[in-house]
Amino acid sequence: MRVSREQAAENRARILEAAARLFRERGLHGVGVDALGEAAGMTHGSLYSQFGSKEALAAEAVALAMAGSGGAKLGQASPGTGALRAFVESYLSPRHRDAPGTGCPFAAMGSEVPRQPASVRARFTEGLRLMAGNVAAMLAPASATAEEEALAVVATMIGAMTLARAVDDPALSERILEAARNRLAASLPADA
Amino acid sequence: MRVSREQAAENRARILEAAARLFRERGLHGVGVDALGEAAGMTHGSLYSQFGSKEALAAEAVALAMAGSGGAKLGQASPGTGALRAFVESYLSPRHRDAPGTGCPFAAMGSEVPRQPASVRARFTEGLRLMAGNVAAMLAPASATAEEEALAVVATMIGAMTLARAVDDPALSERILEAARNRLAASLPADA
DNA sequence: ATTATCTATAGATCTATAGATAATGC
DNA sequence: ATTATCTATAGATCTATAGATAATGC
Repeated sequence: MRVSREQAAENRARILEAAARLFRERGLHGVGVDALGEAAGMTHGSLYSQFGSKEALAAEAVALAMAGSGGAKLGQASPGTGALRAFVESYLSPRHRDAPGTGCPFAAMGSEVPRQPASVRARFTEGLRLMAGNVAAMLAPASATAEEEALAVVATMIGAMTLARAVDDPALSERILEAARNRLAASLPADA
Repeated sequence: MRVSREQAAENRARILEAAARLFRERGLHGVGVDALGEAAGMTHGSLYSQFGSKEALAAEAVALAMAGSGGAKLGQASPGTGALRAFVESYLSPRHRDAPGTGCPFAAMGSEVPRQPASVRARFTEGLRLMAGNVAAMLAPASATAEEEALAVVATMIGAMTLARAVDDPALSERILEAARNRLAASLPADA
């Protein structure tokens, strides 16, 4: 049964939303096309009509997840308003740790990325550039060292969240987040 | 055909060596028991004789990978000899980035760990405790803040390596490693 | 007698495609 | 006429197990 052009576009968006969440919750390799279709209320055959392959769907879902992350939204804030500090605190929170499906794609899928097809890796790389660029802009606009500092800040955040989710001891998980928060708070400008 | 007790122990060790490498190269979810058996020169049926399940094999393989990593070996060095700085430089090198099969298990599989069974997560947690403890011991023996500093250092290292392997642009990959190296070099004691 | 290994297979799951269906959009 | 969706299925792969084989170790 065919649906309206409008309905098809809605279905496509619903598939991507579900995929962006499921891939972060279960990993890129841990979700099959049947689960993706079911989560969007369709059969997996429809996914192939809409996207042609799991790879193409994954690339779009990663792009969507990246665009909706806090690192991308940071670009809308103004320097000198403490927005970077707020972002770091939010990123390194238990709330973020316990909600991987709506959180940072790198923390959720980072170690799977090197084994992904080129189209998927490209979306991750694009997302990292945007996030690091936004952090750099909050540190010191147009500074030569800001880019390098931003990359180190982002690496610390993503590494800490990956570890905080990996360990099976809640107390250790909290200490990892706290250690990263303290380290970054000490190194960032007061109004960043 | 049965083999000697000695030969069986050798076979077991060979399976674990192959598994420790393959899991890091392809991910815990990306290697099947058939590939593990073949890499060790056996059929997959033998793996079930030796380990009982893929999970049990994975737990032992992760423990082996952790024990052989630089973070575990750091425990043999003496504080004040620059061993920590040397470890950080080695960890954040292109050589390490380009050899995931023999490198840090967290950088290779970190984002898969939250979805692993308890026995596997336990081995990862144990490995992280050892690594962070060794780093703390090199920073300041028996210091209250050393543990926290060590966790931040380790998070930065693992996050940077994860990102350096994820991105598809070699120049960006180098800048990530360099940013983490510079950041850590500036924050570590001169003789650590 | 024990047991490490192999053979064969079960049953589930995975990606993908071919062809039918039926409503849309011209 | 076009096309979004569904049904059915192919072919591969995955984890696991049952039972046979044959050499070891008592």
